[in-house]
Amino acid sequence: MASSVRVRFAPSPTGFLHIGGLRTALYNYLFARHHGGTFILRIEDTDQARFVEDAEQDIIRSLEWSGIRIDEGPLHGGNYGPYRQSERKTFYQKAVEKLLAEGNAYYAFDTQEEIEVMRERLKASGNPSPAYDSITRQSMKNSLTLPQEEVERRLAEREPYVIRLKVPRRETIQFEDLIRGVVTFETKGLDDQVLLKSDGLPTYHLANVVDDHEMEITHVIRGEEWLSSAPKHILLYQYLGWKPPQMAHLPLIMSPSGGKLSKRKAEIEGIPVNTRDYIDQEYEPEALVNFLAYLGWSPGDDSEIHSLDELCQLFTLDRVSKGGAVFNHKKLLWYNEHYLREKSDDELYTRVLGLAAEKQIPGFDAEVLKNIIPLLKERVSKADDILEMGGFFFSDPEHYDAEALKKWSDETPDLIRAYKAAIEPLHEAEFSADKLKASLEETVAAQNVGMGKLMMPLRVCVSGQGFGPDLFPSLELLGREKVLHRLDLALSRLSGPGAS
RNA sequence: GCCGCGUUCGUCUAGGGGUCUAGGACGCCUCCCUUUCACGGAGGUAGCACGGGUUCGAAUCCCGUACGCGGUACCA
Repeated sequence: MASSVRVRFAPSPTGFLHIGGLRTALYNYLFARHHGGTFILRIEDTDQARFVEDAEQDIIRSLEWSGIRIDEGPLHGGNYGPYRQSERKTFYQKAVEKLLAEGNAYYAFDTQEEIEVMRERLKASGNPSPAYDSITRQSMKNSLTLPQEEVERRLAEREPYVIRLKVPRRETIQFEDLIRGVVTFETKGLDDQVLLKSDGLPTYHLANVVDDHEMEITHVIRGEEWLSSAPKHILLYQYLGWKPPQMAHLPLIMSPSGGKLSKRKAEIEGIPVNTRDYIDQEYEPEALVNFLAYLGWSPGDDSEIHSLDELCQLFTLDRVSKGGAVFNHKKLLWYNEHYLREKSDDELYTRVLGLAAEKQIPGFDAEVLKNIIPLLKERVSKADDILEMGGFFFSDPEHYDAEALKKWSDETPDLIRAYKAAIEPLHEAEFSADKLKASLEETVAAQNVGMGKLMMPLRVCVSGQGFGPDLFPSLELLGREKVLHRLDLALSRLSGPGAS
């Protein structure tokens, strides 16, 4: 191969890493690995107003948690640094000088207010989306309209200015997107994009093009929200005399209610939106990765489960779909359950033990936890559910699930009492699942009722819930004393006149 | 509004002119297993946005319409 693949994930450090950002990173990573290429992290910190101090760290941690290994980046070294845009100003300056010298960019001195006035004026005369473009720039204050001396005077007096791209009036820009095919734009629809802001920092468009070129990026794989600005980038490559990289614009991840999965929408719909949330909520990284990979891509066969390594093998851009993909939380949970069950009891025990320490579980006992892991692993969605569902192993139930109590009838208390009488004579050592089950069978036979009449109420008395781990092993684990106590407790709470 | 992109079961998708009476997965429903809760297993439910072409033949190609989404900032 003439030149090896180099791709980058280029987030802005404006907050926690968004789940959509993680998928973009993942696709870049899979593509790089598939081709034996290089995966680069570049921090696009050109917006000082939105800069968040800890964001970079969160991004890196989130990627690491997901299993994505960074080959080059601010903390990972590489021969194309620095990897933060705020540290690359000279590159941008050089590019701007060339654009200026060749008449493809110009100084603009208009204040925000003046631009606003222009927009209002144009709106009033029927232009719904006024832009600073090849037409309107003629009536603004810039190096195209001002006399040379005045431009120099303003610059000498350090008047604030921006550098704008001089977009040609009538040109057709075409490029081939690896996912969408040929995309065509007319330059008349483009505005004279600001390239260098008055604070001296570049905008995304300039920085992106310059860095992708300097870092020898071969493929730009990014979200569809960038498709509309791609022609501006093509123009820049052209003016700078550079060969543009291949482009691939990914379909967006959508909210179940429609529209881009924004922080706000996701919160309303109960979908965690930051990778951080998934880490904190004890999701399995393999599950998130597998799920995200399939959100907008598929290998083309009927397979659903793949490790990160397998995904690297399978991933190709031509199998990425074009339409937006709605985030399906239940499917994620399904993936999570799958990977959870693949974990060994020991590994889970260690994980959940750590969690329990943070959560302050009343009556917590590590030995008990160890015993209940195998009982609960098969019936929870997430690792931390184990503590929730198994909470009754540590302390008496506080209340009884209303749904489960629907099966509670007038004869239930007597059945419970009968069962209690049957197991009370058992010694602690005899308090085994087998014996407890046998006792229950005898009890229902003697009372001439079905087993179900007793099992569910028993479960409720002991755990407060209508669902949960296998009943008899649970009773055994709980032990004689606690079981008898809880039966009494439930009887007094549920069979009295004020029972609920 | 304008520009761009998109549209196969509720959702993620397979499908790239005949093999599609459209396949898989999640969800949901039923049954089996379990006289419990689950896991697991077996079934079922449900879809080519619409209208025109092209063609012997269209989910697949073309055009239009509708709808959705993105962009339209000195934010990325």
